[in-house]
Amino acid sequence: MTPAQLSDAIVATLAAQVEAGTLRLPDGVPSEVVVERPRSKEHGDYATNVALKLAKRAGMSPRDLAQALADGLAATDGIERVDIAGPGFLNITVSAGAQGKVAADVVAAGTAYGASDAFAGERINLEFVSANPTGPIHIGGVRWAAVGDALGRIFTMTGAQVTREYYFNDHGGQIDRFSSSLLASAKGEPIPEDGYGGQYVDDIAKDVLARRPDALDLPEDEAREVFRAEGVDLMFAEIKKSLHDFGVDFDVYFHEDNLHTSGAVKRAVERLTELGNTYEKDGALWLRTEKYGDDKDRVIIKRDGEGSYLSGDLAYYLDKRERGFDRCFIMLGADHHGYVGRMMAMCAAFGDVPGKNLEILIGQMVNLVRDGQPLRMSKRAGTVVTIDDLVEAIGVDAARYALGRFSSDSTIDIDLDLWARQSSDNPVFYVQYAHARLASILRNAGDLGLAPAGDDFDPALLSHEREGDLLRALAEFPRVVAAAAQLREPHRVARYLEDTASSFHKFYDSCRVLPMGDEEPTDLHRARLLLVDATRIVLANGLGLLGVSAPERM
RNA sequence: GCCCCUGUAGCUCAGGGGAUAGAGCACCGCCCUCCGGAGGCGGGAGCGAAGGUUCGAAUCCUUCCAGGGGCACCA
Repeated sequence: MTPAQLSDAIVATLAAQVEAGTLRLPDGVPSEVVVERPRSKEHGDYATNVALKLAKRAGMSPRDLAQALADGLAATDGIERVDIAGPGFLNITVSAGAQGKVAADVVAAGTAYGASDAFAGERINLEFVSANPTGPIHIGGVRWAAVGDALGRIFTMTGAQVTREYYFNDHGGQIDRFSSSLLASAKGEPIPEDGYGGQYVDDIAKDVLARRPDALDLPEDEAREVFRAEGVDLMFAEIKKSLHDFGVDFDVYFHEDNLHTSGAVKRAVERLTELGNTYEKDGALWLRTEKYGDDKDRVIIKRDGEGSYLSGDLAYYLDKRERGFDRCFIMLGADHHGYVGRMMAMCAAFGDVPGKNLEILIGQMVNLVRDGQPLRMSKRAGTVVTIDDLVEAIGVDAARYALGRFSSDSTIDIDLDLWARQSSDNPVFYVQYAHARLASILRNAGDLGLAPAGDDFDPALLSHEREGDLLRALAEFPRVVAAAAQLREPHRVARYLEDTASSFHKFYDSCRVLPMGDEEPTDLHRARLLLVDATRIVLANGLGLLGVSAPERM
């Protein structure tokens, strides 16, 4: 009996009573009701506030409605007891048999356990990282590398068709400054005032020269073009590799240059003009974003005839929509939040629905801390903390978990000393350790020739309080994944894993799994082994959603 | 000036309107004859402030205070 099944049972009870004429619901029977795990054990295994919610509409007192529902529900298979508490909560106690069955369900589903159809049929485009190829990915971009990829995995688990996309910005002034910096470095000249500094610039310049030894003999303009093309190519390859090593691979790398050369910008501008959302002023073409809630209108074609940065975004958005994506996500750092207004206005100007067809997620800043001191970084001084630095300091698993376990809305400090530690202070080790411990029990069972319970599994054997707690935790997993998808909050999965690991340790502490000494194996041993297997699967699936490994041994 | 995020235990953070607000760490006291003690059990301590909506608010609304980040015909 899972919370979802319980919700269905309650809905069915409501429907039956409406059918029988003993209950009137003018707005109809809800399709699902809130079923939660009460904090206190005295309140049963599950509780619902449905009577409190529907009382007014039904024209009954909450407690009367609760009583009517309790009578109906008590007849449901798998429900042991229904109590009415407080203002009208229904506290439901599930029978051990119905509860224990979850273990078998998890094992049967295997790697698919946790999946749902919450986003079935949705085509989702996730654009994230999209760092300019003018340098390595720094710490700001890493947050979304971890969280965006996790969100993609979560959406996939909830039935969506996900495309990960990287907007590769190879057009405009920053690239020009990058190529000038490379050229200067190759010539041994000082980096230009507004250029890029740091070791990587010298490295890339050297690599360009290795590829094109003739570059410095070319006329200045041609040389700069060589450094631009080769430098961007090398930088981009490096970025891709860093991301790949981080466990993040994109389905589409979209080059901004394409938009300008293919006429996509022109087409997008024409579309907006047809819709009456552009006008000319001061020799530039403006988009009426203010009409759609932005602070002010924005230039899309500059006085010099070049498209503005926004023009690329317009064309890119239109392109995604034309490629059939119902939902386009863009994930940005807090320093970009000022774009949200114009991007949403742009979306509306196309006749789309902001917040649905286009969603912009803002992740707050990440600070790295070492020895209690924040690592201050400066791009100019070349003291940039990159994705590779982070991985080198704490490893991919810790990095992804550290970035993934906090709400994107909160600014986070990542303590490199803490996350590098192989101890229980470090949450990722707490969860991975639980997984390794589970794997170890299963290995030991294998050595004993003991297999988890199969078709003969009697769920009612798992009747210990700690077993019930653990089973209820396992039953939560699909809801946690669905909530993480709906709220775009992968950190919920991480927190859930920590709770579940804790439930497991508590279970393990008071429930002996394997036979002691030369004790004869019983059905209880085998039932518990099934529960161990189920728990291991849930932890592995959850870690997988975060892009973190689930080690068999540590 | 305007916009966004945040303010919960000593610290780092969870808490999608529900019952007695949680976890880890830190601190104090316990628990190993056998499955991984990287574990478990117990203890103290908290919702920035004031109003409002609600049967019910850490959660929703308003104002204020504090911290962080933004406000280009740059990309």
